[in-house]
Amino acid sequence: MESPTLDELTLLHANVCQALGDPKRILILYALHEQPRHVSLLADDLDMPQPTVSRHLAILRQRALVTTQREGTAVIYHLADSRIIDILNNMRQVLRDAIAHQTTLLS
Amino acid sequence: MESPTLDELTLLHANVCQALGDPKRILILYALHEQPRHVSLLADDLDMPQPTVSRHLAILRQRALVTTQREGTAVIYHLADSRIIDILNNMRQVLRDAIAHQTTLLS
DNA sequence: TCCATGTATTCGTGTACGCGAATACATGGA
DNA sequence: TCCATGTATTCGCGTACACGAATACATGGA
Repeated sequence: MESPTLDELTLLHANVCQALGDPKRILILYALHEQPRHVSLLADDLDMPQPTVSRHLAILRQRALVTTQREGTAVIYHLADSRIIDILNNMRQVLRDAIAHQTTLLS
Repeated sequence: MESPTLDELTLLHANVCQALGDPKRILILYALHEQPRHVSLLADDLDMPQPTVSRHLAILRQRALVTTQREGTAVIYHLADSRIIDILNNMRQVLRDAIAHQTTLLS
């Protein structure tokens, strides 16, 4: 097999992963999956300052992980693809298994 | 439903995602899935300096994404869990679909 | 038009990351 | 023990990210 290349898709792939690499953004994605919400409500529900939430949402939107829809002055954010949650859940499961295995080794 | 919390698991989750958020590490993971390898060989195959590969591997090992096995002076690195590749592939597919959808909108 | 609500951006700062180059460390064989 | 091979770490640097606070911008109603 030929040597893998650092192509455009891999760069985008890393960008998306990097966007997931912040705990607050993970919480935001789970929250939006549970229910689309506008920025302030999300900030309230997650107990984060509104500018913080807005910045994180901008990053997620730039990476096409969320979409927006205006509703008056409010902007409703939606999860772009529910498979993202499946992926996150799968990662969590792998992580849990790794932790379980690690503690098994220690016992 | 109660408000999500920034718990330990979410932090670990973000750590793992962050580890995936580098294109070279993604290539390393795919390469190790294809075939476990020792550091220098990996460096040769991926055309990266040995210290660079070693540092990336240290990060992946710390996050429990790869495991090691000594073989003389060499250290063989293995993918810790092949489900990681499934996850990466799923992300790639979501990403491809997003790109396809985007170009559709532009046409 | 003016104001209220909701959202996005800027500024300054501290922290974390990735890199190349050089070097230290570890293992096994002569 | 000394050397060769293979791996990990340190150093210095530049860049990118996240944050709080303050502020600018956008939309719709009075």
